[in-house]
Amino acid sequence: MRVTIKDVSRVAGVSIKTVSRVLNKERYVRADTQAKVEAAVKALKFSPSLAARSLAGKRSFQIALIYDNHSPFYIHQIQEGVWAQCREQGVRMLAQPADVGSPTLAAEVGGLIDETHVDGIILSSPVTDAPEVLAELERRGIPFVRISPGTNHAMTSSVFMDDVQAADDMTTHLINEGHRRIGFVRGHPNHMASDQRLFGYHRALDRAGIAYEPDLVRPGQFDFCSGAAAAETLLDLADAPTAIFASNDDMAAGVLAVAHRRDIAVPAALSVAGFDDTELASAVWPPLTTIRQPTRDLAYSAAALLFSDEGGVIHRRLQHELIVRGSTGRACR
Amino acid sequence: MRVTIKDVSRVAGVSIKTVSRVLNKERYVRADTQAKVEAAVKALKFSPSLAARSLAGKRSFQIALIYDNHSPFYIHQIQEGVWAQCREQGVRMLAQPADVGSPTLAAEVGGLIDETHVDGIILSSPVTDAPEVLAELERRGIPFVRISPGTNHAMTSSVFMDDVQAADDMTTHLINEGHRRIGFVRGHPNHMASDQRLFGYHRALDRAGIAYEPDLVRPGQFDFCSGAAAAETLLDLADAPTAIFASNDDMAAGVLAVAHRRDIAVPAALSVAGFDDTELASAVWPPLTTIRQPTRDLAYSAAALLFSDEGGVIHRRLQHELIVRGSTGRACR
DNA sequence: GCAAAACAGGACAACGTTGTCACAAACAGT
DNA sequence: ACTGTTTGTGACAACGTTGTCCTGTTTTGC
Repeated sequence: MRVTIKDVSRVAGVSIKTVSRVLNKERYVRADTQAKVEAAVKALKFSPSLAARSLAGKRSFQIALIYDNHSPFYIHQIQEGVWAQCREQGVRMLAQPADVGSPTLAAEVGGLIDETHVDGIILSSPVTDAPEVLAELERRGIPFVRISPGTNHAMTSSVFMDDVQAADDMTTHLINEGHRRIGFVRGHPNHMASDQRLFGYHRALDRAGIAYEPDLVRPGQFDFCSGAAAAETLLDLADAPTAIFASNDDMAAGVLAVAHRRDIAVPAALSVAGFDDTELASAVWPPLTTIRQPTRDLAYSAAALLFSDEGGVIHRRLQHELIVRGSTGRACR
Repeated sequence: MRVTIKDVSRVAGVSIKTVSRVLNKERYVRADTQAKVEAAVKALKFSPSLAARSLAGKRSFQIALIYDNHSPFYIHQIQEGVWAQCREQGVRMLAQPADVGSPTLAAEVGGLIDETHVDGIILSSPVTDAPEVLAELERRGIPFVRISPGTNHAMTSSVFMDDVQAADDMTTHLINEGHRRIGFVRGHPNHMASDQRLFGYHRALDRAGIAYEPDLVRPGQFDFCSGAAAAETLLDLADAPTAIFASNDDMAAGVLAVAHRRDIAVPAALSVAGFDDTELASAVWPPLTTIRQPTRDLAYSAAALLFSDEGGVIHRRLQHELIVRGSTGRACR
């Protein structure tokens, strides 16, 4: 029924081992032999069985992407980047949503590896910083790369951007626009980036000689609702901020909605800034001033790192960019 | 190194075949034998190799989800639904983005099947209606289920909602609010749902005795920008519509943005309606009146159908719901 | 009580590849 | 010309499961 390597070898008039050599680009195959095999492969439309390759060989031609992130925009970009790299490498991508809070997470990851023999794993924040998962992966010695990890980890490669500097940039931008009272909405506590962005905000204030006011900093969950809730309390303050910097676009959209509801003009009476530059940032009104996080490229590079055989640990930093759109402007008071 | 079925059989004091029987819940295993095996599996933390199972047996314990959809919200929900079902069934999910326009698509799908021996395939719109893909799948006799297909296809199962009725419901809602000139933004021409939604719009107008005006219907691509562009031309009309119904939320967000830019109050001067009820619908201001499409449930049911062994073709319709939010109101003129 | 059927479990081949080894031919260095 | 290395190819075992067939042991039906 199915076309196997034997059929190819018969048509090409060589042994199955030689076909295997061509398939895997091994050395020691004469050019004309290789051509014969390739012709046979094409004629028969042969695709080697991953199951058999994986069982017999050392590679499985599959990698897994593990994520626990509730911003559809974000994970969409991550998936796209990883997948693009996989496609180039001729490798399949297993999508593996996870729950960082779950006590069985490490076991599930272990099971995944045992079952599928994946060649490597891409970890996306916040799974990047789940100690049990990292321990499990290291115990097994499986290659993995972390996207935007919050913690340093000398032993494994990672790709990331400078969240501290980016938040600093944005805060500085607002300060330059004349804002002195700048509200801040924190990200989800599970994400290390949340702390880093807060730190960047803090650092920029310090440098400008503006006192840090705890009242102006509100918790958030990286989702629309928590952004709206934070905005409500911030705007209820006797001395309300003239600008609100939310740690991601979803929450910034929440802030915008509250401003609209209260008939506060943006940016005339209130500037609003986001973070990530997801599609959402351009889909709301006014379009959000935000930080372009090179999410897709981060994912693409992460996968590239996984496949690169230059051994050793590589940490690659990608550049962010401040995107100024209509949601921010000069301070009014 | 790795734990295999042999290790389990040794610990449990039975043959490997018996372990296999327990793993696959086959008949003819005594309760005490089964208990012994299960204890051994647990003690050794054994996970069977998918590669070996797939090679030796008839199942691969993997399915593929093929999609070509550029709304991150939509595919996020689809993935989540399929994945939830997979998890229940102990099956892995291969994510396979595709490009409906590509001439090699059918070959790629064929290669995927040959390589991975997936047990089944979930097709999400618009791949559901790519004839070459359907032909390829049928030629191979691999089970597949289509989510929201646009064309009827007696031979394969599908899950869907009634796009015509839903669009009719929305249009009727707008008519009931006093609107007579209702703009419509079509969806991406590749998606059959686009035609169906247009048809529902048309049907509702007819029933209400309102003339269909081609000028009020504009093309769109299911993305923010095309929604905005359509809004521009609609609002430029000498006799501009008092309501605009966009075929999805992304485009409705584009319409909203244009209205804001032109200082047209929503819904006081213009009502805006979307379709899908993605997270975006609640993230914009004012929140969108829209149709709740049970996307996640559609995906979950599709996967369930794939695994259900009640042979035969099943078509399952899920209910939509009209969600009235702040973006629509009484007509002003 | 006895045959037939149902139950329980094992031995071994098979799945489709890659890894290892063996071997022959071509080439290089003396 | 003689050795040693590099190149090119094939035979065969191995990977870790399930499918098929076989052999016993119970249970069932008369």
